[in-house]
Amino acid sequence: MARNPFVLRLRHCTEIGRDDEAYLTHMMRNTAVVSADRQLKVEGDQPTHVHVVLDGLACRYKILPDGRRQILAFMVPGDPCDFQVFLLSTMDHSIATLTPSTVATVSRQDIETALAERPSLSRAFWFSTMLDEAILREWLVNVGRRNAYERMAHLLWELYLRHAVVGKVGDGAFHLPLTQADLADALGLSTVYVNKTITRLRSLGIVETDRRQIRLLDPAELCAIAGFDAAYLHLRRFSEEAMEVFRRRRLTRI
Amino acid sequence: MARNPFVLRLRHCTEIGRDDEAYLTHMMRNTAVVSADRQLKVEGDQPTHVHVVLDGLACRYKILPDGRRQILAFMVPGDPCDFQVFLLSTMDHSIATLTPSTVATVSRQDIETALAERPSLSRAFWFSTMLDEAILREWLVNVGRRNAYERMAHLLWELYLRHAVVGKVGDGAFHLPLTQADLADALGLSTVYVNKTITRLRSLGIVETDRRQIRLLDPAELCAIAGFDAAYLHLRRFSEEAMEVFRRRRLTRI
DNA sequence: CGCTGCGTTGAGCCGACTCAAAGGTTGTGG
DNA sequence: CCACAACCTTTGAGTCGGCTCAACGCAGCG
Repeated sequence: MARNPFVLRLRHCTEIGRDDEAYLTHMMRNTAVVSADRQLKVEGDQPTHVHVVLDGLACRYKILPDGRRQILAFMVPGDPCDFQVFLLSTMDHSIATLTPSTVATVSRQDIETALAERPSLSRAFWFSTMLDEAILREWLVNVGRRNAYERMAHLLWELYLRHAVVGKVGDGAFHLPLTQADLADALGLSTVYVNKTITRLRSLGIVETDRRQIRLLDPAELCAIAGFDAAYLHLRRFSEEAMEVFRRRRLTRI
Repeated sequence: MARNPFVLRLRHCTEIGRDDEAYLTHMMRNTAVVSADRQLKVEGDQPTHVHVVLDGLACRYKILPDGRRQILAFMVPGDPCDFQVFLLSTMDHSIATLTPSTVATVSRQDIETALAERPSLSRAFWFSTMLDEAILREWLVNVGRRNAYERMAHLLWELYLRHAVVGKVGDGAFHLPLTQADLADALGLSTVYVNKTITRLRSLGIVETDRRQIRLLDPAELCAIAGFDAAYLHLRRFSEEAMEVFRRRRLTRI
């Protein structure tokens, strides 16, 4: 079992051979520990490097002139931040860490070498950006057409599955060190209302929060509230634990 | 001046030489006229072809089990529908025409040949999907953090610029045969409220609608309402007309 | 031990929604 | 070419989900 979360993540997309893995590991030799709320890329930048989150949590976001913020994506361990760097020369959004994180910095040159010399990696990288886009589409549905309660449930399920993919869940719980303001900006809600929504989920015994951990006490119910359909994550295989929840859900419904 | 809108669109992204153009024209020899409200791809499909809208209007959308619909993108003339077909084997959303359209159907094989043999086209295709993603991000900001009035203004400005890129505007006006229900589903609003928002824009003399045409009477004001920043469209050059509006806007503000 | 940021709760408000019904437009078939 | 049907737009009334403002509690940290 590979320890590198980036490899784990890509393995859910496509085949990554042993030599590809070695190549990736080498590519990401250059890692750094970054504190929370540190900007990795700023809107308007002309970036020269790609970052990969190995541990911690980062986000992609835009800020309007009057300060309103919309979070566009969360980057969990294993997620590359910005392959798009290669074609869109200036950043149209910013990227920042939300918690202390370990981040690998990969030079443009290294990526280009990989693209040129390793078709399997090239394929994996593109798959990865397509997946980002698929998640973004689901977020637009979430914010555009679901109410606060459904939105929250949907986001929690998504984050649960994405953590499961890289082996970062245990007994329905995972580490989620977001503030309620962060959740609000991801869901297009106000912080006050996020609080009320979470309080409701808690009082119904559906989730439990305990110092930066979140536990899904009734995953099937949460899944039902969200109207969650995992197809958009394009997972080739679920973690056993997530599978179990889906099975239970089906039984509940029939 | 190329007549193929796909070529015009790609030229705003990257260099397209004369032989590339010939190649693209050949690639899109297979065109069809499709009536309105025809599904080109359905969620769950395993598609084998890529479509390019040459004329008319199509959209990408998802429908929730209870019928709520979110439009994820409009495809104006020159827009490819789904290069992602190549990596995500099953569709996680649907694609349909909104008006009678001319659509080119390109086989997977043709695209793969282009990718393998023509690095410049390969680059252009990827740029194109990155641009889709950039627009999607801006839509998420729109729906998540702008009110109805701002949202509408922003969408109209975007559509105006995208039509300008392929030479489909004249005197501030362009053809926009959307129903108010379509606009509502793109903006995360109800049809009734879309109507009230448009009525307001009209009564303030900012836009004018006349049988499927929309004219920006006060583009500078519309731009200001939207808080529009065109960076996300990654245009290398604006159409002269759009440029003019930006110039005027700057003058207005200082 | 005090400061600062985060979470929680309540009151009141308003933007956007739903329901409902009356005009307009468009397209189609006789 | 007209008549009808289907769909789209417009308008009003009433409601509610989610917002803002404000205050307080709590925890972590210097």
